[in-house]
Order: sequence, then C-alpha cells, then structure tokens
Amino acid sequence: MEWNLDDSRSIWPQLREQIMRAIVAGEYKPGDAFPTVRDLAQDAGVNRNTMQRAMAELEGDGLLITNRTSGRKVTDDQKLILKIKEELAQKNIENFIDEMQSLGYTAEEAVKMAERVTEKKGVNDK
Amino acid sequence: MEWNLDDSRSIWPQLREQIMRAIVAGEYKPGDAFPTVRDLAQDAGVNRNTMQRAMAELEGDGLLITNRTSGRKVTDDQKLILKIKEELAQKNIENFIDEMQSLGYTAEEAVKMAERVTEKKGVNDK
Amino acid sequence: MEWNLDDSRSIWPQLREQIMRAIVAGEYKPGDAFPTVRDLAQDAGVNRNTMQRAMAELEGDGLLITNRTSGRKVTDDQKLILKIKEELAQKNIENFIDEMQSLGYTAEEAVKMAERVTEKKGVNDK
Amino acid sequence: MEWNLDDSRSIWPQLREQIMRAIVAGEYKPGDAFPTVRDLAQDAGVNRNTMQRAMAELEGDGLLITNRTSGRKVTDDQKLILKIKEELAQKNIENFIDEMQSLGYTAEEAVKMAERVTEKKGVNDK
DNA sequence: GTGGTCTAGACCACC
DNA sequence: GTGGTCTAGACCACA
Repeated sequence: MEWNLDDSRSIWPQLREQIMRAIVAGEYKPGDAFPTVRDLAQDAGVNRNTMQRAMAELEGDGLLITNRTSGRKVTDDQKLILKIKEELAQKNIENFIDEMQSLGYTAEEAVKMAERVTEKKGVNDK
Repeated sequence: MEWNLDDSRSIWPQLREQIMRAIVAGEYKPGDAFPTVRDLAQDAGVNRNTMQRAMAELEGDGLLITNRTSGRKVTDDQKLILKIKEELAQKNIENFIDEMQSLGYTAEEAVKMAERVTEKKGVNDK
Repeated sequence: MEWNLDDSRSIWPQLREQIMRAIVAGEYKPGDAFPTVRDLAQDAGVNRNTMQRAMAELEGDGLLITNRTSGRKVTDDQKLILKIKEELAQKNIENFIDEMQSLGYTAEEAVKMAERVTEKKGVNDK
Repeated sequence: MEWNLDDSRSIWPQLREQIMRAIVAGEYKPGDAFPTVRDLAQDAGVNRNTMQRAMAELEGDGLLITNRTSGRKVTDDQKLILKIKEELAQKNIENFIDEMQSLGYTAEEAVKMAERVTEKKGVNDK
C-alpha cells in the first residue's frame, strides 16, 4: 500500500482515510485477513500507537473486525462497504463543486473543465 | 465573507486559502481597498496574529499590496489573479479525480457522476 | 450454558463468575458430575488453558471437586453454595445502589425505580 | 472528585464512566468550565494521555465541549444530560435484575431484597 | 497557559 | 505471535 502523509494535518485521520479508500476500492477484499498493526505501522513509517488509533476508528466505522488474538479482518458486509464507497464519492463530488464555485465557476463549468482534463491527458492511467 | 475553519489543521493556511479564493472569485476587485486585519480577525473569530500571518502570506503571493499610508489593497495585476485562479482550478480538478480513482472509479466515471449531480440537483445556484 | 464474554476484561474471571452463578442458581446440582474442561472450552469458544484456569479457581472456591479417577463434580456442600449465593446477591445489591447513588439518586429512589421496571415489563420471565 | 480505578479493566473507560456520572449527578453543572486535562490526570493519578482519551470520548458523547485554546466546558444541553442520566439508570436497573436472576432469584425477589437492604442499613447516607 | 498529537518503550492477556 | 493499553516525554498551534 502506498502512503501519502501530509505533515500539516494529524496523521491518524489520514491513515484512516487511506485505508478506508483502499478497502472500498477493493484493494482489500471483504473477509480478507488484514495486516497486523505492527506491519502496517512499519510500512507507513509511523508509530504503532498511531496506526492503532486509525485501526480503532476503522473498527468503529465497521470496516474492520478485530479478533484480539488472531488479528484483524475486513468486514464481510459488502453492503456497508458499498454504502461507504458511495458516501465518500458523493462527498468528493460535492466538495469539488463547492470549491470550484468558491473560485467563481459554475457547477456546469466545473464539470466541463474536468471533462476536458480527462480527455486531454488520459488521466485514467496509473 | 463566510469563514469555514477546521480545528484539525492550522488556522492561518485556511484563512489564506479562503481569502485567496474570495479574491480570484472577484469578491474583492483588483485595486480595491482591503479590510483591516483587526476587522477581518474579528469577523473570522480568530486572533489578530493569526490573521496577520495569513495576510503576510497573501502579500508574498502577490495578491495583496501593503501601502504604508493607505492600508492594504488587492493587487491590480489581473493577469496574476487569473493565473492563480486557473492554477487553483487545475489543482481542484486533479485532486478530485485522484480521490475518485483512489475509491476505485475511473476518471470518466468520476466526471459522469459529477455531471449527474449537477443536473439533478441544480447545484449551480450559490 | 450461555456464555457472555467481554473482550475488555480478562476472560478467566468471567468464566469463573458465570459458572459460579450457574452453580448457585442450581443449573448444576450439588454432587452432579461436571463437564470436561475440553467440552466447556469448546462450548464457550475459549482456549482450554483459559477454561482450566477458571476451573482451578472454582476448586479454590470449594465449588468444584476434582476426583482423579472420576473427573470433576459439583460440591455436595449445600451450605457453602447457599452462602456464596447470598454473598453474591448482597454484592449485587450494594453495587446497584452505589451506582444509582453515583448518578444522583437516593437508595429509596433506586429501589422504587427498579420496582416500577419489574412491574411494567414483567421481567420475571427468563 | 473521587477516583475509583480497577486494575482489571482498562483505565480510560473507567475514567469516562466516572466523569460521566459526576456530570449527570450534577457535580459539574451544565455550562461550567471543566478542569484541564493535566489537572484531572494528576488528580486521578494517571498519565495525561490516558485522561485525554477519556475526555475525547466524553466529547464524542456530547457531554463536554472543547475549545482548543481556552479549555473545556460541560455541555449546556440539559436535555442531553438528563437523557444520559436516565439511560444509565435504566441500564443499571436492568443489569441488576439480570444478575440477580442469573443467581436464581426472580425480579420481584431482587427488588424486595434491595428494599430490605435500604431500610435496614439506611444506605442513603454518604 | 490550553488541547492535541506523536514516539518510544514497556507490559498484559490470549493463542 | 496477536491486539490493547499505559507511561513518559516531546513538540505544535493558538491565546
């Protein structure tokens, strides 16, 4: 997993968001075993406690299930995963349009500009 | 001006961003006189030092000009304003698409979903 | 037997308490043969060592007797069972009243509220 | 405030519960300023981080309001406080009756025994 | 001074 | 080995 941490915000919410995205994107499948806190922490280059905090939040979100002795797994609840995915998408879209409007564009302009960008650059690779 | 501050990040960059957006959106016109730090700080509910920091950054960006005798004003450089506006728009768009991709959508899907949202809800009002 | 285990405390004391309650409630009769550690552990979904620890404590309490040849049985000492039952009841009552007082109720109010609950809901079934 | 910590459970939930009880019992009034994390931690004899965790949970419960620079205060929402108080009382009562039933008493017997205890000992002092 | 976060290192219970 | 917790000590942003 690729980590992308921004010094200007707290780390644990960023870990939470990025893991959440990885799960809803299917990078970790429903029911799959999940890496240990220690491993993830090392991978992300953060302290174990920091990663632990993110995992605890994700458990609160219902995305991870903890078995105190045998590790964690991704929830089996595919409906929940889909629901969260759609909520995140919705928020992203609204946020995008809001920000474009705050720059002085209309929603239609914003969408058209995004369209042009995807067409030109073929941003869908990667 | 409407302030929207998030406790989980430093305040001054948020002030800077929001004022920057207000300028490029034309809420403050090129050459216009700018409110005092004192007034803005009170309006935003932040400490004067914090607002001062944001203003200093905006001067560094070239958007605000301090005139020792007559206070602050918005730059006359319309080209600069336009350039910043387009850069911000570009960043917003790329950021939007990146995040949608991290959720598992393609860039095309992302744009289509945004299109649908603007059509349905008539989000173009403000 | 129904097990009700709470991850946030050590497991063996909970096993001990719940078996103890089952014995004083008469679910296991004085002198009766007792299930094997293996079976109980499987039933409760815990490790055998954990259940073993609970059994050892219950022997220390005098409630269980190990007979090298014939396995474990519940004690014949009905007086002991009754004494423990009354002690547990006493502790429960005191604990209940203490907690209600810590919420700001008097002991009388606490009892009255409990009375109302039992009357309304007919909680005496099980 | 009197702290009563039990080694066999995690500390932070106990801190949370005890502070919660103090608030619903009116020991801290709605709208009142709340002691600093540092002071409370020292008073309870725990690390600042541990107390911080408890405070964060209480903020999540809506009982405490945090102002990042000027400290915390108890919520003004008296209805919320009352609601939580009643929920806690309800849980206490149900828990009490459940435990008495698990010992082999009926709900009525449980209530009567509690009644007798309060009458005899005048437990309402303290 | 306030709250918030992060790290490093330790210990625990369970398997 | 796993997850969970606690401590001690440090740093940051804000007022």
